[in-house]
Amino acid sequence: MTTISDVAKEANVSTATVSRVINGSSRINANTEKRVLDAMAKLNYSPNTIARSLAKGHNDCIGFLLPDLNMPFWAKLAHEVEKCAKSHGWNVMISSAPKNLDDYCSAYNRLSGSMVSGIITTYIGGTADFISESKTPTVTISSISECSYSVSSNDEQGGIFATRHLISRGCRKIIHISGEMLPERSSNARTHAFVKECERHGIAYKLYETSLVDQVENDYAGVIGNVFYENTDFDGIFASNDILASMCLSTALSLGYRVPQDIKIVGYDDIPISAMIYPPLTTIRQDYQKLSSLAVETVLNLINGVEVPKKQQIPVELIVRGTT
Amino acid sequence: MTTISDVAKEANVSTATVSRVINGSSRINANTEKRVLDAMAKLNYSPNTIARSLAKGHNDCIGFLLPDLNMPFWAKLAHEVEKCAKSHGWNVMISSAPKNLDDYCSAYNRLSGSMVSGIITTYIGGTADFISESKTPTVTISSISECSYSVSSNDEQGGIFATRHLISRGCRKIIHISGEMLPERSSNARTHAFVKECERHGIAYKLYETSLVDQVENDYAGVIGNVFYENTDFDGIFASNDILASMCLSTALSLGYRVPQDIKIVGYDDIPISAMIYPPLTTIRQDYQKLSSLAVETVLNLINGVEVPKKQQIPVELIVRGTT
DNA sequence: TTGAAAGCGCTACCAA
DNA sequence: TTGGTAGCGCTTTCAA
Repeated sequence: MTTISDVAKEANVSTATVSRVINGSSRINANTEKRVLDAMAKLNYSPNTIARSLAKGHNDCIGFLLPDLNMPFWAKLAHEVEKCAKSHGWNVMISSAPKNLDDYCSAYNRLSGSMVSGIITTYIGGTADFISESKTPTVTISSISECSYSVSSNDEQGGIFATRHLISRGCRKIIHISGEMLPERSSNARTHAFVKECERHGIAYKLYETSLVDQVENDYAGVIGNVFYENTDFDGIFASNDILASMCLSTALSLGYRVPQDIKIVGYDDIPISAMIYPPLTTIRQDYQKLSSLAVETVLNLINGVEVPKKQQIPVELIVRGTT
Repeated sequence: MTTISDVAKEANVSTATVSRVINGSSRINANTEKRVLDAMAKLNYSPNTIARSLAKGHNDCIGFLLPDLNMPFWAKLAHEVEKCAKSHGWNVMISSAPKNLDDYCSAYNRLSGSMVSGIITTYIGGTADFISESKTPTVTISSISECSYSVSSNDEQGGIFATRHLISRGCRKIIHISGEMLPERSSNARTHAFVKECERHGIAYKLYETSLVDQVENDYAGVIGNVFYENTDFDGIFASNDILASMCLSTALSLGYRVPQDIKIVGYDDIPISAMIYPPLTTIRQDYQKLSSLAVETVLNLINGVEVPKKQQIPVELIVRGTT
């Protein structure tokens, strides 16, 4: 491995000088600079990031700890977070957060152990204490916990939009399928809003909830199977995410229902595939770009000691497509 | 920030001793150990990962550089790579690789600058030289370049399976839509196999290729639009990935074609949603688990100086579902 | 404009 | 079983 002192020797200067040309920190004799540059090229030198951030006591990297890359919502968010961070001159390290508490903590600590200057993370139950005690600036996405700065969509608004839309399209018995209703998840508000709206309008409804199999996999298929097995008289589904909604759609079609004539479906998230299936999914769009830029800017502000609001929420949008 | 010497002071021992209890390296007096542990707890100490790996000259982390997290294929692969690495006691840092060469290089160098001990990456044109010159053990996925150790699916086999299946189902004019045919991509073999099989069987065919808009976004919709605009007499589509295939499916349905009666469709990859749409997609399944475990084990071997084959290929599988 | 040298927080070797 | 201490590769004063 070529080090800075190899380069220094080669160029006949001190390591300090090499460091200066690397960082462009101060005026340097054009001649010296050229010698250093040549030496670097000749030795195919690239600086050791780790040593550098140790010395600086700081690095230009934030961590993104997400629940599951297989969920398009998070994958897309990661994509946007990375794009946004990069536009601010920062890098991001993505890491999956195990769903069990201990592993989550160690994943978090790995990152916070000077690997990154700030962390954007999802919230999982029980982490409140250690996130709030962490010395690494942290913002949570889609959590309503008070343990940290948070950024989320307006899930109540989303729930209201979806429900009212279904009702306005003539639905009289609506089924809602939620993800796991973990405490402190902002998405729970979707369900609450749904219930409230149905009751306000005197619409019949039924609630289903997916759960985690072995604390890892979602049992979507099982729950959807039950929905269609136990009910024959419903005319609307509000699913808490688009994967769930797509699976409802394909189950409905395969059972001979017509969508949207017999059953109308509204999803949530507006992931890329929602527009690619047939009929394309009516859904509640979360503003990925805004969500991630807000999260990124918030950590960055936190890192720089800038005051930021503790809780930030952004609006959602109803996207009407073919399933309603 | 609490450092190891704060802990040492608190526990009245040397930093060396603290380091020992952290790493469990050698016999330690039970009493001393307890004092250290207590001090660590009291000060809420967690070791600085960066300093540690600088000192060790090594870390338990591999990097995964992928083209785009929005592509389910890569997201799923990342998920599996992470799972597999973890089972070997290694962590993985995921980072998106920009599609332009310079940015790609700097992303690669960021990681290889001691951030990680090894790298798994996709291959993009022009990187051959610097990957082969890199001192960081690197394995590429789905590349046929000679510049590094590579792991990929048997894309020729996949192309053959897909084409023969379509033919055996009675297709007489088949359209193939490929991704971008970048040089050194193993996926190009799918197209070549398709052409060869069609010609061998005397089947009419036509080739379409997607391209990158502004070197960033895929122009899938445009190409698919053309396919259906320019052709009315085809009865089969072989798409080079499942996203493409799903979009073909929904376009076909929206134009009134019946699938599979009028048009049969075969995709590639078997990403999660392929089974969730209706009709569910017939596709070529890549063995994600095998692909990622092979990649992980290969870098790990490389890191440990163990001899490994330069090129490894694993079989694919035809998954027959509703679109054929 | 440049160099010498003191750290950054940790590990690991050599002594005790 | 423990402590002292010399690095790991880099940045950043302080002097020259």
